[in-house]
Amino acid sequence: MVSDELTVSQVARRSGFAPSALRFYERRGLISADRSEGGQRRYHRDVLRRLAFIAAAKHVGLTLTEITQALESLPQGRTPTKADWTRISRHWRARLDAEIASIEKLRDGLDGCIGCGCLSLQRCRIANPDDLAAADGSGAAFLPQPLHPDQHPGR
Amino acid sequence: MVSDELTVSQVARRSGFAPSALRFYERRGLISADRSEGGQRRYHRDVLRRLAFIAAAKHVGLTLTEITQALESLPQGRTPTKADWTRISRHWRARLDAEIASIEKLRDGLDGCIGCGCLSLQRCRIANPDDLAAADGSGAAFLPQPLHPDQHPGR
DNA sequence: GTAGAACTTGAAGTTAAGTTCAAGTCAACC
DNA sequence: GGTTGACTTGAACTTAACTTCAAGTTCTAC
Repeated sequence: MVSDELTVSQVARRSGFAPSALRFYERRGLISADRSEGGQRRYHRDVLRRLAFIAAAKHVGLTLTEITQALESLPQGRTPTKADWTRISRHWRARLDAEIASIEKLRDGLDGCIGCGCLSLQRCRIANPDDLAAADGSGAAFLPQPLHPDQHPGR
Repeated sequence: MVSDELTVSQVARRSGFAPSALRFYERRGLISADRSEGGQRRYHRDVLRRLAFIAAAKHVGLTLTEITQALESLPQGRTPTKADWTRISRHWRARLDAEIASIEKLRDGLDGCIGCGCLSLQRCRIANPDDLAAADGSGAAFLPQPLHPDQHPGR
């Protein structure tokens, strides 16, 4: 086999992704592969770069959908340039900053609650959406937003 | 109906939880309800306190399983005391602090990458687990851990 | 005493990001 | 040329936290 043709298990070992994940990413259009005569996948070395990008993006907390969009937004949908990488990295940084700010706000609200003397659940405003809050239908609306508004249909 | 007996829709409105969520929480043992003659749910006002607690815990990012445990660990499994609330709040605060620290670490790593001159995906160590890394099977192992190692079986 | 809103149940569906499985095919080496 | 390990596919399963649905019952107000 030509050294530029990597098998599934080789890519899996070098990228850290499970073979099943690689097939899944292929179905999702994140990566691609040629085929051998017998129909087995043969990856170009390039795929390792893409997978590295995907790994980094996942660490930052992007969803596969977002990663797909980021990859599709690249010049020819191909190897990112230095400018691309800089731009994307800065975007990620902003995201992380926003996330930190959000959690800090929540933490500070909790701190206020701990220190404010209303430690009883009966009176604490963070814990107890009482009748005043309920009267206008706001319920626990004064609470900070969830850390990670997830995509589950419910919530 | 006695004013202490709340219907599903009343609790839903005052707590901010959907009726389906209330039934779900009941199945999970987080809340409970009496029944009317005809078999309909009649909640005690106490449930609003519990739901407020649940809402706050969810905002902090606890899973329902963790919330269940927190509620079960209470004195008689009943109304939390001032000491309970203080202890639990502090625990939450520590959690938030840890989460912030984790994201900051990731952000700082990303910053180093942006500034370090290896902005090409071909050379950047964050983006490209190259052959050196691959040789020992570490792949992208030097990357920070995911922000929120979720419970999905895969990953 | 009846219309209509609110309620009941269990089962199945949803989303993300994969994994696991079964049954069969390919590749490589001796 | 045969054995063994690597690979193929599609379908079904996983987890969390609910929602949606269908088909039927209860409550309340007029």
